[in-house]
Amino acid sequence: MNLPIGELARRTGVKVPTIRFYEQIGLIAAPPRTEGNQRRYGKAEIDRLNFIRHARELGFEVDHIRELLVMSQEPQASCHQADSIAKSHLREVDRRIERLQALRGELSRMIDECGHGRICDCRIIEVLADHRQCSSEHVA
Amino acid sequence: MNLPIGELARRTGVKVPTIRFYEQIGLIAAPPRTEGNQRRYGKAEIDRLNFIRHARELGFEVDHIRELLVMSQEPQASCHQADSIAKSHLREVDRRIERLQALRGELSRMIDECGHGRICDCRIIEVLADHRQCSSEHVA
DNA sequence: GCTAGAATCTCTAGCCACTAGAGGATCAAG
DNA sequence: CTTGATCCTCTAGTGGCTAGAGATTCTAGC
Repeated sequence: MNLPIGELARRTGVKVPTIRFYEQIGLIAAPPRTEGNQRRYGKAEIDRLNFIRHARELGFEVDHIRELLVMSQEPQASCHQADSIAKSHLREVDRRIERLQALRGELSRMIDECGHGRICDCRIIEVLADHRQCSSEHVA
Repeated sequence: MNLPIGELARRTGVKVPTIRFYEQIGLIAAPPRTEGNQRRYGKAEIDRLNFIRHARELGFEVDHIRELLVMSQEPQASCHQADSIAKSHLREVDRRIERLQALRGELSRMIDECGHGRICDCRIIEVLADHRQCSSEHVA
């Protein structure tokens, strides 16, 4: 267990520059270096990076991950805070789904109504423009 | 019709700095100025900004909006391209909804299973950590 | 004409979470 | 001892804005 950064990346699915970035923003600690100044990691970093990756995949923000990481280090503390972070994130996800679904509806209505003819008859452009007329004066 | 930027902002719901930003990236043209170097807008800019705002609200990227704007200026052209932009955007929205719903499922499962006890029993932390044990050795 | 305050101007920098690339050093295998 | 993969630091870019400094201009009332 004295992994160079590339090996850590391979084992955690977090890219090399991202690992260095996480070190820079203090999400992971600066590891020991070789004589030639290269980073070497141990088992703890694999766990920590996996934790971070999972949380990121679930859409948690870095600041929330920071808190979750602190908590995970205090196994005897109450998990109330973790619960509340997760719940507020769930609400946020719900809001996003709702907005995307409304948007989806509008988009697909637009597309359905498009007659595949000229721009001036196109519902897509029309919806975006809100009020746009297709006067026959422009017709060749 | 010789609107200062603030009035244009009020009428379109696009914020003043955002209007200047759109000018900078070439989404709208640089308008004429007063002697004192202040921007003055006409009706066309209201329409164009409304178009842009609607498209942004529907989640279209600026580059796509650029194309849609060009199309909207050519009323006799085929709307095939607008259709395909909208359709690919719809697919993208569908993908996002799908991902968010999977994520939502995982999150709410996590939260449901949280016993609201100690961190070491907490499903939330556990799921993130993937493999973490709550050994009684740590218990006070 | 004068003044006050709102609105405008330009410019730089910051947000989030990375990603890309330059230019050079180090490592491991043969 | 060489080769080629990996590593290093540093800067800058992504998208779509947003914030703030510090200066100027506009407009309404007197």
